[in-house]
Amino acid sequence: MMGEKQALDSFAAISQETRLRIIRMLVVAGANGMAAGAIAEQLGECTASRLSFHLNQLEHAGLVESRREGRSIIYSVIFSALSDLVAFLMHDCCQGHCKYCDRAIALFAKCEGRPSE
Amino acid sequence: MMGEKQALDSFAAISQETRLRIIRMLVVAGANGMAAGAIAEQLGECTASRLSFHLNQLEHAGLVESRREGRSIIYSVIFSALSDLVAFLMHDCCQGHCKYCDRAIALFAKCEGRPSE
DNA sequence: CATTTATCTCAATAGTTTTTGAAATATTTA
DNA sequence: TAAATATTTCAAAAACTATTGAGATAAATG
Repeated sequence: MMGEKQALDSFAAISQETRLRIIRMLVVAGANGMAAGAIAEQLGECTASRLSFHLNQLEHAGLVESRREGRSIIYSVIFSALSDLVAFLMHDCCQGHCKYCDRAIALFAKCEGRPSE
Repeated sequence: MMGEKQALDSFAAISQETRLRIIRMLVVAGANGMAAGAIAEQLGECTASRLSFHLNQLEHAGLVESRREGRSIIYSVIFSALSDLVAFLMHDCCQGHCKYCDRAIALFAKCEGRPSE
């Protein structure tokens, strides 16, 4: 379950231009993820150390995870963290009786970065 | 439609403890909203000027709106801004083919702070 | 094993945001 | 209209976040 501290860290992480772009890029990339170098290339001007700093912030916030593959480090978004974040924000929307929000939150909980289900 | 700049401002606005609490309080309050004084009371220790600063940040980010009623100023959350924000974050989730995210986003778009529909 | 490629860490600097308290404004009540 | 209530504005200080560049680490290739 998402707590206030984790939600604050997550929102702080995505309230920075470079990091928001990375998250949206990784949402599109889905479960395969992207190597740090491929992210840097798609971002355009972004030094290696700066990118590393931002990826580290995203990872510490619990929004992305990484794995090594040869010389590269592959980053991917944690979909359940995104949907928990949305649920935390909209909690008790409309006194907890709004059918739209309840269903929307339930649907997000099912999305785990599936390619096209 | 939500752009990157507006999304960044919105996420920055809700990545601060006091402001995140205010937004969640206003999500529960729904369309009626709450007077600044009532928000301060429910928050506990929070000077008037500090609360005013935070409400101002939320309003500038386009997440809340205010109206005067007698001596009080009533704040309420703009539900469409929240649902647009979620849609911006999850855009093209799973290459735009994930049935869960698409439906969840469509449902959020319908929620406008209705009490219990 | 030396080199190259991919990425990370660290310390210094630059930039931005938050808090505080005092004074200002708008509205109602006596 | 004076006093009380509700909220905002402003400037200074404190706290926090981002960028840079130089050097470190880890894995593959010659």
